[in-house]
Amino acid sequence: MGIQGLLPFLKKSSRNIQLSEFRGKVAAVDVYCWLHKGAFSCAEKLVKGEPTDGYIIYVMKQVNLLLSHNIKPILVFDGCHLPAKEVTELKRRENRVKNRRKAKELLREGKIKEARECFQRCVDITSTMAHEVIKACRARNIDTIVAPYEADSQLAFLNINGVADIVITEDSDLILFGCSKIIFKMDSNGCGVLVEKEKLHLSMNVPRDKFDFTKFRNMCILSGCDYLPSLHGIGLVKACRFFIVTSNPDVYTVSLSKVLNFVNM
DNA sequence: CGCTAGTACTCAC
DNA sequence: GTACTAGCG
Repeated sequence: MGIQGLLPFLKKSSRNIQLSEFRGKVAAVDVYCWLHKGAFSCAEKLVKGEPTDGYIIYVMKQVNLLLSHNIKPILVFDGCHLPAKEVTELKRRENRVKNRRKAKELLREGKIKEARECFQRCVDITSTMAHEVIKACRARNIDTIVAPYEADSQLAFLNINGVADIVITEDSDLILFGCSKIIFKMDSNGCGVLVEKEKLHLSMNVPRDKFDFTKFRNMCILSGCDYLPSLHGIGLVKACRFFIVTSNPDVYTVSLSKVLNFVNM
């Protein structure tokens, strides 16, 4: 789920871009996003276990788009699931099974269109699919990496250490992980939205020298994240107001009553 | 005004 | 994973 409403909140730190701006650069790609989008075109076949290369075609189309702009892609795949997210994973699996049953039912009733929607809702990106894409990349000399766990941190590592100039993803968590340049919403035309770390202070309405990345990260955590139950009535706007006035950047040592008092609750 | 929760969406013919 | 929005405090 990430941080609710983070991207809209960072509007002042974002701008629309075209891939041609990044000629000669290296891009670390969150392939899961492309796999998921690609799987939409062949959802029924995937769920039924019928052979299809629809998702491979889509991923390679996106890879070719980068290459056509002289951008070098590094495709990063997810590895193991984090034990901390096992509950989420179980819920998703349950949801897939439910939609799968419904899809088959609708199909028997001849409701093709409705069935298709259900099939799309229960596609699972398997490691077999990932491997098929890796094989296709190897054949074309495209770099691929399987992250130890989730791709997020691997993508951030590549960006922070200068291996990749930009990260391409749909996951706003990459901003919190400290990436310098991230492209969201990349489409088949090569358009997208760029969020830059250097511009984060603009969305928090503070001058550059007053901006503290740790404060920014803690502001996001205070607004609510996946790992803790969140404070009711505290979103990004109120969390931001609090961190602008507090000199203590550490959300853990600051007293909860101070927070509650500040936001008038 | 801002937060929450529910709904709809990603492809491509 | 995302965006949008009605409804409510």
